[in-house]
Amino acid sequence: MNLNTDFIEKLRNSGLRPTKQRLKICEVLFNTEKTFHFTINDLSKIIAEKLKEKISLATVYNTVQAFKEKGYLKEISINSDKSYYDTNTSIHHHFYDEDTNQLIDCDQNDIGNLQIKKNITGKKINSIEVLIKVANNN
Amino acid sequence: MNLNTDFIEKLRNSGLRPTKQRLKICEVLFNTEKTFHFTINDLSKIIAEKLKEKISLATVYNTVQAFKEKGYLKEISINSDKSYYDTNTSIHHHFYDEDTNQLIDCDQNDIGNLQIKKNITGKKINSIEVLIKVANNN
DNA sequence: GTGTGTGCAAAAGGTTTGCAAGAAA
DNA sequence: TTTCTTGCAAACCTTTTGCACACAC
Repeated sequence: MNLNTDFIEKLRNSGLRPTKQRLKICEVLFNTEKTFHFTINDLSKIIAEKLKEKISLATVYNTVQAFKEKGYLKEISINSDKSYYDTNTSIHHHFYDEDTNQLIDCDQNDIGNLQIKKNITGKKINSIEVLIKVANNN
Repeated sequence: MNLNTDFIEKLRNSGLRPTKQRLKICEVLFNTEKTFHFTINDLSKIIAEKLKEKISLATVYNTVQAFKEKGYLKEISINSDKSYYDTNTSIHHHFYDEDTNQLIDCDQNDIGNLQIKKNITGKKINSIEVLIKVANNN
């Protein structure tokens, strides 16, 4: 299969050396039909289970950080004890289920037109994130 | 002054005993003209400086948590190493300056109509938060 | 060979917890 | 006197760091 070749190229193109660990992480993150959300801990577990191999936590942190900087991952702003990441890097938003701590994608079209009428002098907008917190009807 | 009486009533009404510490924290948080954003660490420092008195960190955490549950404070969703709180509990949004880590309020009117066209079965929307990340024009 | 990446363990930083002493009801 | 609250220190969890070794080029 030429999957690995793709990943090697992808990494090279962004100035990252295609190491064994990075390729494994690519496989877990990007060799899926659907995009998904994860925490570092999740990712670490998936690597251990799926690949039956352990990658050092420090390396996982480093790699996720690097992938985020290169735009292959997005960090999701939630107030929480941990960071959430998204393999879906297109512009979209999130529902956050406060009962289960689960994240659900919310398409841009599912939200009315967002027009920011205020701006901060000397600053440019980097991102606009909408987080809709939901919970049970109790 | 009847300020303290107000706070005592406020606390009693929500089932919280009006202890010395909680009243002090009320004074710092709610006896101001303008609303503001803070971290637990900020709050702890303000208490120490303004009131020349130290309240245990555990108590500050407990109290902020309690005030949040009672709706006197809002937690702001930012991906960051620490939690940010807002004494402005009305519906509004935020700019987050990634260079300085500062938060700036963004009025509801400064954002176009938000209509959530998707909903999660069996769940009700608790809040909608918009976070606009800004940075220097480099 | 040079520079980058990895892995381990230790450290750091924010937050929570257990428990005994203290204050409010 | 019963229940809630406080404060301290220890514990906890996520994330970062320092450094030696290994790997990519």
